[in-house]
Amino acid sequence: MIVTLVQSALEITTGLAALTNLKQLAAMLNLSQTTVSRALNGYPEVGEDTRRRVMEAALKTGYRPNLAAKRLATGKAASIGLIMPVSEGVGSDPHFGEFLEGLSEVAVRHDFHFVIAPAAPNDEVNALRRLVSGGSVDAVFVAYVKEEDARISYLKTASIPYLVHGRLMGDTHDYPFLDVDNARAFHQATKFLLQLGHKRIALINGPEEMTFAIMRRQGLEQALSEQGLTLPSHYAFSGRMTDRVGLEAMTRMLDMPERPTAILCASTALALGAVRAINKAGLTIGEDVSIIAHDDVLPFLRPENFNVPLTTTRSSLRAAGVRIADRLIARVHGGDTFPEQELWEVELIVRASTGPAPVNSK
Amino acid sequence: MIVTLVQSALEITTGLAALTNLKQLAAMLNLSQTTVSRALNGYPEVGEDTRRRVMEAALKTGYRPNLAAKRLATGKAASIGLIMPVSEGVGSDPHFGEFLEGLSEVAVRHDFHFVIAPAAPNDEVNALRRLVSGGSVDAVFVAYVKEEDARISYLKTASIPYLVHGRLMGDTHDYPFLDVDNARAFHQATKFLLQLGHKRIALINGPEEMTFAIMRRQGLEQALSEQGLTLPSHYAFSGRMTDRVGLEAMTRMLDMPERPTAILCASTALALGAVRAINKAGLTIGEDVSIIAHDDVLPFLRPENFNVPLTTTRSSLRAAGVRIADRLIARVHGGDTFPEQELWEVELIVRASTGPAPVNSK
DNA sequence: AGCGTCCTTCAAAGCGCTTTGAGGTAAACG
DNA sequence: CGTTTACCTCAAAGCGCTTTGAAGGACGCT
Repeated sequence: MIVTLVQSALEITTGLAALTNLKQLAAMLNLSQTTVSRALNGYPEVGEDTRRRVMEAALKTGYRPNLAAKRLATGKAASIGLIMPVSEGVGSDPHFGEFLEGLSEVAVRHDFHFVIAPAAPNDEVNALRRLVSGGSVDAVFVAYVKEEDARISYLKTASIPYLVHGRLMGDTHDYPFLDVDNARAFHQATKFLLQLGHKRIALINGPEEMTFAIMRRQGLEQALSEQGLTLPSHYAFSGRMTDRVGLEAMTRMLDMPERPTAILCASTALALGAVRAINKAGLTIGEDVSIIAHDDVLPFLRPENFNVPLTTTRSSLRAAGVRIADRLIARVHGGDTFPEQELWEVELIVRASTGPAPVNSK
Repeated sequence: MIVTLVQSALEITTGLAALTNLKQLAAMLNLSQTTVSRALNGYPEVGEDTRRRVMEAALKTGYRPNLAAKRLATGKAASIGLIMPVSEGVGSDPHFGEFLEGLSEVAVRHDFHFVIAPAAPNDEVNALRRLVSGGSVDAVFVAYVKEEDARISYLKTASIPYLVHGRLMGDTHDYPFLDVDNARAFHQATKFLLQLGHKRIALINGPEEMTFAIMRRQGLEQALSEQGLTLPSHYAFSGRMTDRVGLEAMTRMLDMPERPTAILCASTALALGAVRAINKAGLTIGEDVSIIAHDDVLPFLRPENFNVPLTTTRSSLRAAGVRIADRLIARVHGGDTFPEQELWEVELIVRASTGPAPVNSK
């Protein structure tokens, strides 16, 4: 009943009934489904005039192929799958959004879409399995790599193109990935602070089950140890990359009898909180306390817009998204000429939030 | 070749070849596809022991049904479609992420996933058309409603469950929507400022092709006109809801010979920029300049964490996402008992960023 | 024994598309 | 005039699943 109403509504506007499938289109044109399909998909064995006729009719009737059927027949679906981590009650992660934006920028050009399967943290592998063997995606990628990540071992056995954003610990990698040299980034940043005379350097890190966080910490510790220093445990915080975590960590540290003179933050979101704590304590950033943050180039947490512009290690998450989509789509199309593994260098950008270590600090 | 390798790898770990389809499973169990399908999907006409056998085998072999095939056969796919606006080179929108997070929270419980079609602004209707008639989604929703939104008129004719987040201008609505009473929110906020004695009230709005922005402006203007006041055009800014836009607008206004004493911001992101401009000018928020922002409850732009906690009109975007997913999924499952149209009230939460109008301001 | 009933299972059709293998026609060739 | 060559078109099979309509078997009843 409803269908009828809808159809007639369409008839009124277009002068034609809405065509729901190939068969109808073929019937209407007095052609076989084969020919119509071929005409539509640009195969050469169709006469030019026939093709034109078909194309026109398709346009006129607003015919659009059923993707599920297409998928079933060809095994391809012009879609990339990804798992979206969902923790009940926890706010959205701006890093995820920014990354997705990068992916989309490429996807839209290739007419790819995404199938996003939300999954609870403990169910990610299963969700991935379902996604992959469900057969509605041509490729997948995983991000937020953890130590001993079961998703990667699964993907190695699954016969679907995939790409890892980030990587496992260690030096040998037998899977395709794109990562940022996190260890090097924080190593450099720390070295820079050491050169400025800082000795008490603290870390506000991301969640330390993630390899990127571990690597950042290692970079920091490595640089410290080169000067015979270490990272005391009360100078090491880790947690979700939100301003609140940054605020709390920094507040705690400022209350310490020997507070740090320099802080490394794993994200500008963390830095936002840290900066607030420092301001609230009446201290001056870049003088009393220096701060360096890793900058994923989130659009509204620009380090240059902070009251005191932030020294950062920069690597655009969006750019990574673009690259990953490029590689993945190329793989799907069969013409993959990209290297399997990429490690991006990070830029250290010095702004006003870093200065020489204060001569005598609490 | 590759397939073989993969299969044998799986055989090693599971002791069984990976089963790719129902047919194989059925063959292995010496049952018909019918019976296996029914056992798996919980139909009553299957013997208890048979069902157990089937279930076990499915588990053991890691069989997972092909979603495309299922979709083709049933017309259902446990998925919600949405269009993601993508403008080349523009950063990600945290509002989108937060909303998606709300959707996901519900989706994950119902084993729904999303099909996200990225689309350029001028191609949204087409993308939506493809998405809908592509047949890989059970329901769609649209957000960021514009005046004369072609997507809505299209959806009215398409026979697929849908829901609009936001709504068109005007009072008559023949489509299901969920909206926040934006006009009322800004009306209230303005009234509050007027009661505090403010006369020069400015607006930093979202993009004014969006109806939510128009409605907010109208709410403001309405309240002003009730006191015989108007909104001068040099007090009205609009643009993407980023801190940069807020910063620039506010900077401009502070340079005016008669600067506003109170500002309404359409988002805490805009407010972030505005606050920076005010601070930079050495003025005090809540004294020299009052500020009220609309708060979508973005996790790291919490108004209470601003240096001067922000007075806001609050309405959680995430909660809207949850509700929309609930309604949409219920619709798909056929048991929709929700009202067609919902208008949510907004809370005005007074914090420290608003105070009496300064006696004499520049 | 014969019959109806219930329980369990099945073969086959169909969802909308692609693709294979074959056929049919007209032009070009010997 | 028969045959090759191109060119265009088609019928039918198949992708992996659900679902209809029918049937086989066990059981209890008269």
